[in-house]
Amino acid sequence: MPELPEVETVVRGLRPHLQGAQIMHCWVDWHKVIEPYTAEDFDRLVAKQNIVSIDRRGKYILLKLNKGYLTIHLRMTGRLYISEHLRGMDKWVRFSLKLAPKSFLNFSDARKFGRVQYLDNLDDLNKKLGPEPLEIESSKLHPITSRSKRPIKSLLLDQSRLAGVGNIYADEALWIARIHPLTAAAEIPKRKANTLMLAIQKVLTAGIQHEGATISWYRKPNGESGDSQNHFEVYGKKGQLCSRCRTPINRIVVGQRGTHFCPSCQPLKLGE
DNA sequence: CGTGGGACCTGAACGC
DNA sequence: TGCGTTCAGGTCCCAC
Repeated sequence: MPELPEVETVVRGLRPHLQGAQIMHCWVDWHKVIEPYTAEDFDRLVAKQNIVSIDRRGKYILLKLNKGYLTIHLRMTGRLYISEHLRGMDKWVRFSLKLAPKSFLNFSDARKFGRVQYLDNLDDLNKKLGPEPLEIESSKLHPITSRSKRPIKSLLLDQSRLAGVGNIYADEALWIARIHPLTAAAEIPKRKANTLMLAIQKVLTAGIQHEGATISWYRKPNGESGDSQNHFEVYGKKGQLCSRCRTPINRIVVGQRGTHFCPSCQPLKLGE
C-alpha cells in the first residue's frame, strides 16, 4: 500500500499528536513485528522516553526519541493512528505505544509484513537507502540509471537507488515521461532521465497533495481515505483509454510486479 | 556485486 | 452459499 506520499501523509497527520509526547509502555501482539527484540526488552528501550520529533526517510517513519529512534515500516497493509483504546478500531493491531496521559498509537497490519524497530542511530538505514527523490536535482537521476542494465521500472523500485518510489508512482512517472517500463535503464539518454526525474517529483508531490492513494488498506491517521487514486493515468486502468492518445492501457509483469503503461505513448524504442 | 525468483502473510475479489 | 484460486501499494534472503 504505502509509498512515499502515503507515508508522508501519515507522518504529517500524526505529528501534532506525537511531537513531545511521552511513551509510557509498548504492547506487542505479534512477536515478529519487533524482531529481533522480545516485548520485554523493547519496552525497556522505549518506556519513559519522549518522542522528540517525527519524520520520514523513504518509506520509513522515524520517531526520534531522547535516546535512539523508533522506525516503522508499513509495508503493504500497515496503518498508524491515535486511539483512546488499545484495540477498539480494528482487529489487526500488532503493536501499540501507550502515551501519557491516556492515548495509544496503534500499529495495525493485516498481512503482518510491517515492522517496528529500535535503532541507536540512522547510520545503517541511511546506508541502505538511496537519496530522497524530492530533495535531489533532476540531473541526479542519470548517473543512477546509466550504470544499470535492468528495466527502468525495476530500478525505480530499488530503494537503494532512490528511496520512496513504489509500484504505483513508478508507473505514473514513466507514463508522464513517455518511457516504456522495460527500457534498459542505461539506454535512457541524459535528457530523458532528467525528464523522468521531474515526472517522479511531479507524481510524488501530487500524491502528497491528494493525501495518498486508498486502493484498499491505506488510510490517513484520522481514518479517512486519500484521494490520489482518483488522479491516476495508468495504474489499475488496464483496457481504459490513455488520456493523451486514446490507446487502451496495457498491463504486463515486470520483476513480478503488475505494470501499467500506454503502448502508444511509451514505445520500447526511445524516440530521441 | 548485480539480478531474478521465491518467501513472508492475510483478506478481498472472482470464477465455478 | 461455498470453495478454490488469484492478486495485492513491499522488502528480505538466497542462489547464480
